[in-house]
Amino acid sequence: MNAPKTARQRARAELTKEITDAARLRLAAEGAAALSLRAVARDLGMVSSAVYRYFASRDELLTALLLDAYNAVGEQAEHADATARNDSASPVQRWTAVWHGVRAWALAHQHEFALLYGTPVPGYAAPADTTVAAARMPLTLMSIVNDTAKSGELAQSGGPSAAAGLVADTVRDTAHPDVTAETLNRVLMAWSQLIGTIGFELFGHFNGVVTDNDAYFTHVAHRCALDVGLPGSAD
Amino acid sequence: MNAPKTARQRARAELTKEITDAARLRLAAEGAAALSLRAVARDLGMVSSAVYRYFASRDELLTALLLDAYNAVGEQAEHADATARNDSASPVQRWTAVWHGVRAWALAHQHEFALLYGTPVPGYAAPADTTVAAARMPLTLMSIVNDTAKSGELAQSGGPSAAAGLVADTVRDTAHPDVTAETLNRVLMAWSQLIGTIGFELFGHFNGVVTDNDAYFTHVAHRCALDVGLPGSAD
DNA sequence: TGTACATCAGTGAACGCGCGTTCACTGATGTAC
DNA sequence: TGTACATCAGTGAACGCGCGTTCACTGATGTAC
Repeated sequence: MNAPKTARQRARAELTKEITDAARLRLAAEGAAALSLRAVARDLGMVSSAVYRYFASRDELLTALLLDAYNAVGEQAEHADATARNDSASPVQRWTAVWHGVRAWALAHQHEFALLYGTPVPGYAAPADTTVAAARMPLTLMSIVNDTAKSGELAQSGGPSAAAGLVADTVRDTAHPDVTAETLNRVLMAWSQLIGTIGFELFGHFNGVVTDNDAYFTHVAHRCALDVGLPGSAD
Repeated sequence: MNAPKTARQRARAELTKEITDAARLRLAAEGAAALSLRAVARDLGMVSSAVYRYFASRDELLTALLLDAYNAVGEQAEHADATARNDSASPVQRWTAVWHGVRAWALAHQHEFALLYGTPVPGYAAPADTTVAAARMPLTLMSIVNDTAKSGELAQSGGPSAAAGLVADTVRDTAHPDVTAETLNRVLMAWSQLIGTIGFELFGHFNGVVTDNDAYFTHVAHRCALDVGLPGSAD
């Protein structure tokens, strides 16, 4: 099943890829709302009805792009972390490496970022099986916290502590036992802070507010690492 | 200029309002992407070309809605704060009151929230004069911090301190002199955390992750208040 | 190895839809003398 | 107060566009005997 046998099967796999690639280009150029099957078909020099041999509807094509994009950010996050670990980086360094990896991806794929984290496409409901792909990025952040907890270096956050039941059990189960409910809460906050900060930058809310987006983002990444309890230089 | 004289002027003002109201309903029902001049005209029982007597284009109508929506959140935030102040609430209580006010507005006006903070409408560029309206909500948060600084109760955040130049001077100028660069940075982080948290809830990213959105939000609001340096009960 | 049939990819035309915007028009409202 | 002209609101038809999706078709590829 991994290696298609017949020429037909090979051609089908290739064309499916060509279609999603062309669709991704359209998406990058004009955004998800403007993505049309007809435009994609035109770009490939085929007739619009031919695309229906490969995708049953526009929504199915969108789903493919959505999945690809989630996996792309996830991979970027995992790769950034792996590289940092190879350099035997500190937890804070791993954390900021992932943050910068995600932001770099977002800046390079603005419309894909918007597809994932912006306004949901009207009339389109993402199927449930996208959640696995969607989870890769936040799970990378979680793994850094888990590793730190394992080595006993995780700082406990002061102040109010989150109630235990706030977070779903399936999420709780991804955390090391030493990770408190409040730390888990902090990881969630950091996750939405990461996406929220990038979103504000891309969607223009920081125009005239933040003068240096690079420096601001770096600072926020660092702050969140400390808030979560990762040990690191005080500066 | 405040009171239109002629019947024509009165009718014009009324119809302009009726059009934006109808458009707001459409927006609420179907989202900004699906908002069309023709649909709005239909809802009002007028012919589509008649709308052009009031708005020069679809974009102009969108701008009106955008401005209204920014002012609506801003008002909600200011109102929530004013009520809290009347009850002589603590800074933390004022802060969380504003947060809940903004979230309540967002839950009641999901598509308007998406219009403001979600993916920018393709091909549409918001005019510069929306920034005043857009600033009302974050400035309400800022005012709580300023009041606290004025009374000398603002806690200084530990850890790394933000560079002074990260934030635009126009923003810096809205802060009390005692507010440090790092606190200002924390306010910005809280602002994007507020919107990011609501966005994650509305756009479904917390599905299967956060079990109780109310409680989670309340906790995040509280946490951010403390992170910013507002004095409050440790729990 | 060769033939007969089934499967599938791609074509081209068509259906039906809704959109933004323009334009020449009618008729009512407002204004100047 | 009354008349003559200018302004403006709303009409209805039209232009030109692009979209998603369906359908009957041709011709090539694959399969079974």
